[in-house]
Amino acid sequence: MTESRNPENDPKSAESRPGGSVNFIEAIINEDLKQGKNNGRIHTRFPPEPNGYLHIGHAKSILLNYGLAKKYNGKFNLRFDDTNPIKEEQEYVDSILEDVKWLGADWEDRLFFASDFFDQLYEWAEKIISEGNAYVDDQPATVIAQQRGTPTQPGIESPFHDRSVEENLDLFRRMKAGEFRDGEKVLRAKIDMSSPNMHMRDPVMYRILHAHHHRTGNKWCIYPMYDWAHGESDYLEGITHSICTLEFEVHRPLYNWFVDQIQTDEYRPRQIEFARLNITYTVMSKRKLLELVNEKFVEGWDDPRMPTISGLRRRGYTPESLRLFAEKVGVAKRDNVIDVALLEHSIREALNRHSPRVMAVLNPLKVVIANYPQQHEMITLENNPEDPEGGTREVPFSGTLLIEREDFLVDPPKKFFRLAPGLEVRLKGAYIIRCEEYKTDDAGNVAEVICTYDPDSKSGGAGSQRKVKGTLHWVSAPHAVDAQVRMFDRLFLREDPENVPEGEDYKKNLNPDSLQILEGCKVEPGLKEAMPGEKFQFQRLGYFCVDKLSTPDNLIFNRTVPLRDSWARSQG
RNA sequence: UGCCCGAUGGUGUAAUUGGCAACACGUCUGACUCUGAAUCAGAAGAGUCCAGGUUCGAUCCCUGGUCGGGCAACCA
Repeated sequence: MTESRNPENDPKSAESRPGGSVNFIEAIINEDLKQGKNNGRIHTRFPPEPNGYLHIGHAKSILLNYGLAKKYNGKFNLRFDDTNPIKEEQEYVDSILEDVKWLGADWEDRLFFASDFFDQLYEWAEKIISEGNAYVDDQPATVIAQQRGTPTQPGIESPFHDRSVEENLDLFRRMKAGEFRDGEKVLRAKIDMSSPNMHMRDPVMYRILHAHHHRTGNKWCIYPMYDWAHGESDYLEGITHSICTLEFEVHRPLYNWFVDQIQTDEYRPRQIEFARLNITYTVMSKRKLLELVNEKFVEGWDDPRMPTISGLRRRGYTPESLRLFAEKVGVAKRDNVIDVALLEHSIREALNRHSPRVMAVLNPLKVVIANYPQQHEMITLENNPEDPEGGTREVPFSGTLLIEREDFLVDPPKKFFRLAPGLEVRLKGAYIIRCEEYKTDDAGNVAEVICTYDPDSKSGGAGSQRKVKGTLHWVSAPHAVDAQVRMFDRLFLREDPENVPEGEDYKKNLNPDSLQILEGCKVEPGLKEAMPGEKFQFQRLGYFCVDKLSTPDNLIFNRTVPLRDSWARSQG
């Protein structure tokens, strides 16, 4: 069984989609290959703008682009689209590099920046001007916007539309030389002001920005616009399939127009658009995520409640889990909203096979075993029943234990397979105990449960065959180690947090209880040495990982995801 | 009133020379279980947005609608 769980030969892995079907992008690539385009070369890229942290939607794109390159024996580039120095920062470059690497997408030696191509872009711009296909416009942005018309009305040509090539060249060179102030002039492509496609109405190619660029410093005071820089960067890198999201669909004619201006041989990059990822109970726009960070609704970009890659990593998600998720989600052009349960299923699937099982009690209740004679003994426990090579460990057992508070009920409902007066349960890996009586404190809360144990029932022992309905996790009170445990819930109360009445804000849907910090949790002693990032299954509770702020003297665990719990579900 | 996309169970995705709809998640049963997990077995749930047309036959092709999304930064 365990062999077939290996992702490589697991027939259920999305690697083998039903019927060997391909998504629409693969269909396009297959067709391109059949037609012999680009000498059969496949080359993709991921082109983030370094103006924020990457989120799981980007992860889908990265995995898609990298996966395609792998599948077709092609190459994958990482390119920063850094054409707007005002919004872009080195911090974001660093985080993106870390995230892409962590996901396992390997760009080898092909890390690029659009700013690497500024000189070439400038040269091409002069060429386009020389050919009469671009001009310098002296009008302010507001006027240009006005002249652009609306989707239903054609635009009108700028009074500077027909400047001579010589004058355009001169002005453009002086723009570059820094003779003008920000916004004083722009370079525009000369296409068609009456095009039904707004993007073809003489789009801006360069604007003047006397700003410091995170890479080129003060070398430039004119910066290329996205449309102008993007396709040309693809061209320079030899990208064959330039995959982006749906909102760029209307940009494609412009992408092609720009490529037309500089293409010199058969090779040509092709833009393909797919629908971005959306997930229930979360928001997925950089702007909104930035807002949550800036306005302190979360503790930072890597807050475990954030759908950012760094947040998911800190939460305990693994690259494999995200890969599984991306495969299940698929690729298409229709708008979609993925049930967050699919994400949770993916991380459980990944963690179930890899994470060692340990015992931890989140909300301790004292259990005294009245007839237990010894001080303590060591119990041998399996580290991972899913992994035959997982090995075993020793855990102390004593006459004073701690169990989960919710595992004891004075007056249990039917089918409650846990502890209650007169009932028996097995302590995982140890003995069967029976609840004889319990004590309450002044407030009437249960303070202590008194049990007796059956010495013959020890796991693995001769009399261990006896069956009881329930099995509880536990820790030995004198040996247990303290820990803080952070429980995360969905960040938003609504499945569709952005769906709000006119004038209201999505932040109104924030879940006030998305973070619950539990102090005084007790974990088995071996966990004291757990290192940040380590992942465990706390038996019967869920998957947890050691937070980056955790130390041996101040253990902090993050709950990645709870185990499925059909009992809880049946109880409503 | 323009242009561009899209529409298949609750949610995603598939059905690739047109042959009465498959897989995953979720849901519900049951088995097994020293994790009420995992695993295993099974069930319910769509007749493919609508109307025409082509065809022996349409999720697939054509026409016309309807609904949803996108497009008017010197953002990407």
